[in-house]
Amino acid sequence: MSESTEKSKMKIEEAKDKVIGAIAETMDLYGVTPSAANLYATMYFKDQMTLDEMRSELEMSKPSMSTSVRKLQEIEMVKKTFTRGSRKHTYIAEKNFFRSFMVFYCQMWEREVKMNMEAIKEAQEDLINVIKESSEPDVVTEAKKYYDQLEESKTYYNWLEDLVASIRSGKIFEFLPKGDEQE
Amino acid sequence: MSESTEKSKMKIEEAKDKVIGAIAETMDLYGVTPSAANLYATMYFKDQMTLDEMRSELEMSKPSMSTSVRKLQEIEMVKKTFTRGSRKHTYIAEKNFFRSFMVFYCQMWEREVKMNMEAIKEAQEDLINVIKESSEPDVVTEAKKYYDQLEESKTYYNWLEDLVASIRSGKIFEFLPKGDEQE
DNA sequence: TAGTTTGTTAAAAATTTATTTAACGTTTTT
DNA sequence: AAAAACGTTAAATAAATTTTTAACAAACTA
Repeated sequence: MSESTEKSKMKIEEAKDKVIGAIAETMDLYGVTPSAANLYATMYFKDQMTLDEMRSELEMSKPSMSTSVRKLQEIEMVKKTFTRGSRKHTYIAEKNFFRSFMVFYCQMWEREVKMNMEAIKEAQEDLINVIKESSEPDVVTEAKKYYDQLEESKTYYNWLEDLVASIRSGKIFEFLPKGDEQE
Repeated sequence: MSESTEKSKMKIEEAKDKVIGAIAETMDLYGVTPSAANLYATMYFKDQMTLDEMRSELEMSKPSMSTSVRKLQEIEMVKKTFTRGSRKHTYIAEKNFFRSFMVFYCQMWEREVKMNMEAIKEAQEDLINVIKESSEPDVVTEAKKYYDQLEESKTYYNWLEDLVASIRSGKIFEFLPKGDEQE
């Protein structure tokens, strides 16, 4: 191989590494460990990878790669693929950032809505009982205050649910188009 | 104080605690520590708090409260207020979840866009140089492939920036109204 | 000016999280 | 059927984060 070809290859690697670094660094937002972030970013430039390839590429242990890959599968940033002829499992990175965005945030926001709405519901029931049962005006006033505060907050959770729905259905892209061309 | 009033007060605390627990638990999404999450959730039901009140309420050290409060101020979930007559700093929690949502996600997404767009720009420059300089067809093809992949990904980052803009401007609420009544 | 009060910074301790090594179970190959 | 390959689980280690204690600096009080 010629000297300049060697150099070009290195430049390509350098270019990729810049992007890999940036992706990995911003992936803390997705709640993954630095190694899972590095793994995803690395896979972003690969067609597919096996656990052993990941291990040698990132110079980490196999269980570590196994854990990272599972976490990435959970948020659907990595999928298992069938490769005929190979006993090794092969994985591919989701390269469409729109899909990653949708899956991740919808998952998280839904969890937030579910968890908080349930708590609010229970709390409001308790507060209503206090309002009904108590004869002490100050206590009733306080219970009402909190009840109203919780009622008010439901507006937000309902909105968040609507947001999730509009992302899932793709309706949001009618409001905010993806760009010059279609998907 | 009567026995039943005592009981009612406990019920109110119980109701609040349910919501406090739920809010705190889902706040990992906002990248804060569990104590900062607990602190915010506690403050959500308070008018205002001083560091000493936080310390006694959460039974934690003052520096810990100081750190948590600073973190919460960073993402604008807590603001400092002026209380005349008191030397102690007083803080209030942002109780409008819409505002918290806007500030937090816009901040995060903008960081993501900025960081990745910069890396992409640099990487694409490198790749163009390879394409121009290299005489090895395979290398050129590879460089082109990555260049196109990066170009494609810009669509997403542009969209994310549009999303941020529509949240900041409030335009998103034309598409997804906040609920029955106005803000 | 000396003594408090208040909040922060710095160093140390404690806790949690991430990673590795070792062991295991399953499947495949010979 | 024995050996090898592959992936996961479990226990141990390492690393990072969080929290505390202690020391400090600034602002106020007497």
